[in-house]
Amino acid sequence: MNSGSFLWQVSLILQVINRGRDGMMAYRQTERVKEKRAQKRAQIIKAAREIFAQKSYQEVSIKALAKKAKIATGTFYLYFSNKEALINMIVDEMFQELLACIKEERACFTDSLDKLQASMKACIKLFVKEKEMAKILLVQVPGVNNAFNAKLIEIENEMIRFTRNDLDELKAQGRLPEEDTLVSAMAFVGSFRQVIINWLREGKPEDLDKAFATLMEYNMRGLGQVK
Amino acid sequence: MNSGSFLWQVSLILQVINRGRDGMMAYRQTERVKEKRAQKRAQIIKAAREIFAQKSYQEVSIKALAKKAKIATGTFYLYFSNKEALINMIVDEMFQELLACIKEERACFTDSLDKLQASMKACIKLFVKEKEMAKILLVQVPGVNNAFNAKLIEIENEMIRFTRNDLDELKAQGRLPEEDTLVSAMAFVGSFRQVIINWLREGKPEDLDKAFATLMEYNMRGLGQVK
DNA sequence: GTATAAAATGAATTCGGGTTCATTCTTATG
DNA sequence: CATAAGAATGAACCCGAATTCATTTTATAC
Repeated sequence: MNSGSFLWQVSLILQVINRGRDGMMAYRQTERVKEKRAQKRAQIIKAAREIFAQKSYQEVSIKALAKKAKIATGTFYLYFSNKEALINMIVDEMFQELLACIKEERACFTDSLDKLQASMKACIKLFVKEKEMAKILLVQVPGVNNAFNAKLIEIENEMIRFTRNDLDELKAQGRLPEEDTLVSAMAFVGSFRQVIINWLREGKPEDLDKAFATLMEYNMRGLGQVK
Repeated sequence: MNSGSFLWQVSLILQVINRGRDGMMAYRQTERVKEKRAQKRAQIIKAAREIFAQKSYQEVSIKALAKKAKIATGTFYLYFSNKEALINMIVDEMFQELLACIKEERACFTDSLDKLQASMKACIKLFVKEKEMAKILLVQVPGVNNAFNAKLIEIENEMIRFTRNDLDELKAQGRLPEEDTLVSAMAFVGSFRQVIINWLREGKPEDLDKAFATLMEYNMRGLGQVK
């Protein structure tokens, strides 16, 4: 490599000095590129959501994901540190979205029972709208690994906790019989979960909205007469 | 390899002739060995059940399993064709056991409602007795892979189908209001599933038997007045 | 247009775990 | 006791998938 001409060396030195002076570089910051990068990142996430809704975590290879996102395998690692980071991000985002939906829907009511019903309605509404998300959260992701699975379990337990809170309030108002609200909350959440999952897996209750009504009646009766 | 002495060759030939004559071999059949083999097989299954109750399918390596079973890794393959065959066998066995339990318990009753209750009681009873089995069936195995997962889903759906049958009978007897029995069956099964899983995962309803009673009341109310 | 740095590429590398296999150990036969 | 076959062993092999990296492409600054 005969790159040692005097002029070349001088230009290099000058450049270094220049950079040292004001941190200038030949290609810095961006704008259009920044935009492009964000777009590509979104592209990857979109592809990932699609593919993870169909196959389980370990069945999805980075190669396949990259292909779907129309990038090279190596490119993936320019946007995410690794495969697990990606799924983590996706699930976190989804969870946040779910919580936001529930909160929003609940804000419309003051009565505990109404709020409880609003929570479940929010879930159903979101899952119907974003079937992909539902499949990932409820059907696919559980098969990742014990460590990661904990997050999913956390979400489920959070739902139970919320529900129990509502039930406790109702109980305090004397609108629920003396029962273990923990068990009731689990029954409540579990019944919804089961119907939603079956709907996702084999489209069994064809009309989820109608099933929702049936389910809510079932649970209202189950809770005991709540006025 | 100078194994061509005349005498050696003759002995070899005689041996072959001998075998050809009456199928005699130096070491055939067994009895004590047969027993020993069966024992070792059971040893492997026992270790597998223990380890699969704690870790998910892919988190369990044959090496680790072999270690737990106190055998060499290669030995595993003298008893099972591969890892998947093992887990398949285990799950199949468990499912059979579960079905047998339910059938037995149901046989004690003639009334549909009693039978329905007996089914769930049988499940709970078995899962309490064989917590290991419950963990594998309900908590761990879902994370194997899509193809295998189908079996687990089949089990769950089978439970729903049974339940629905009972509900349809009750409905025919005019003991249930006009409701979608599919949704009711899912709610029924789902509520039990949720409670059992939480109990397995974090021992949350400490007393599962007591929770069972609460849960059954919840669902009886949920179904509507069944006489 | 040239030089340079970021972005993208995909073949090569790594790694972990399932499976195999040459070897050693055990058991039964004569 | 010698022989040979089955049982057991665990190191070696293999394969697939995650991750890396040398190289190429694209974008910017002058």
